[in-house]
Order: sequence, then structure tokens, then C-alpha cells
Amino acid sequence: MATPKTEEFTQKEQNLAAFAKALSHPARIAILKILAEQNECICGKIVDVLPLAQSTVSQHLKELKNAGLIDGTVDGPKSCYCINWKAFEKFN
Amino acid sequence: MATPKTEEFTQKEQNLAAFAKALSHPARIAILKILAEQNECICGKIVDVLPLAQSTVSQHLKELKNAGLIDGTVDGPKSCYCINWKAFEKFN
DNA sequence: AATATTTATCGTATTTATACGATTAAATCA
DNA sequence: TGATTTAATCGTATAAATACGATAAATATT
Repeated sequence: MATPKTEEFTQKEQNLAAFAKALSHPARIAILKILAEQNECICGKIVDVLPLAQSTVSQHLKELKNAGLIDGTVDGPKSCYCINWKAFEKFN
Repeated sequence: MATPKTEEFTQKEQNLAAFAKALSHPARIAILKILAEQNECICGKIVDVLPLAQSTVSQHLKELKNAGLIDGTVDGPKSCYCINWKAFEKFN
């Protein structure tokens, strides 16, 4: 049985692990790099640059958002993303 | 098909993602915390403290070692682990 | 209004991670 | 020497992550 034992650890340990997990894929590192450089960026621009399908990029963006590392705002039919710097300042 | 596209990204992106992946489980965070406090520690002591089976802990130790975050030396029938601080200094 | 653009979501296939018991291998102890 | 201790590895079951195409939903364009 591979029943997860995540809750057996402290909240601090879980939080740091979750933060690291959000960074644990090169596509998400690449996305964060783009957002850090451009300040903000439309989803489609990210799709253009990454070697991944649109749905996959959207999935990665959702994970980064769920982890609180980025913010997303709807701009007509487009979605604009930017880094949530506060999430990174936590680990100072 | 979920064929990984890891190689499509830069080496830097892959390296940082791999580093984060090693930290992406609370058990491995807990292990690093123990090693940071105790300076060095025998495998069995870690097993005693964590809510995981011996084989699972051994597996996590192996991952940390493969990622270069810890070093392990054999001491008779025991295995002694310590943090490889140089691996962390890379991200300064 | 009909069409096109943009992005999220659904369904799904495949791969990887997590967890454990059992076993193995090596060293220590009685 | 035989039994015990210690830790790694094997096999395997289950869970989670990754990736894509298809579709949906919402806005914009013609």
C-alpha cells in the first residue's frame, strides 16, 4: 500500500515540501523565470515559448497558482499571470 | 502519452528542478532537519524518529544522496549520514 | 449573428513516486 | 560458529504527476 503519510509530519515540513514540489518541474521553473523577467505575461505567450501543449501549460500554471507562487487575472478572453513575490519572501 | 519532456529545458532549469524535487517530500525535509541539528546521524536513529518503515526511509536517504544533498559513510553494519553543505551553497 | 481567439477543464494514457514486507548482505555479539 | 543487529535492495501495490487531444466557455472580431 502506498497510502501517503504526509499528515504525519509537521505543518512546517509540509509547507516547505509543498513549496519545493511546486518548483520541482523544469517547466514551472521556466514559467517563473519568464514571469520574473516580464513582470507579467499572458498565458498564450508562455505556451509559445515552452515545448509543451497548451493544456499542459495551463495545468502547470494552475499548480503554481494553487501553491500561491503566482497570481492570475482574467483580461477578456486572455489570462494574465504574475509572480506572487510574497510567497517567496516567506523563506528569507 | 505522458512521455517526459525534461530534456527540452535548459540544464539550469533541470538542475534547479531536480534540487527542488529532492526537497519535495516532508520526510526528506525532516531528514535534512535531523542531520542539520545532529551534524551526523545513523540511519537507524532516523528510522526511530520518522513515521515510516525502514525500507522507506532508506529509499528517501538514497534519493537525497543521489541528489547530492547528503553524504553517507559505512560504519560497520551502520550507515552514517551527514549534510553536504556544498550542494546548498550553490544556490546563494 | 456567425466565426475566430483564448484559455480552462475533462478524460485518459503513461510514467514516476511512495510505501511496505520480505529478503539479502555484512558486521557484530554471545 | 551461530545468532543478532543494521541497512540496502527487490518486488509490488497504490497513488500522484505528466502530457496530450478534445471539448467547453467566454470574449472578441467580421
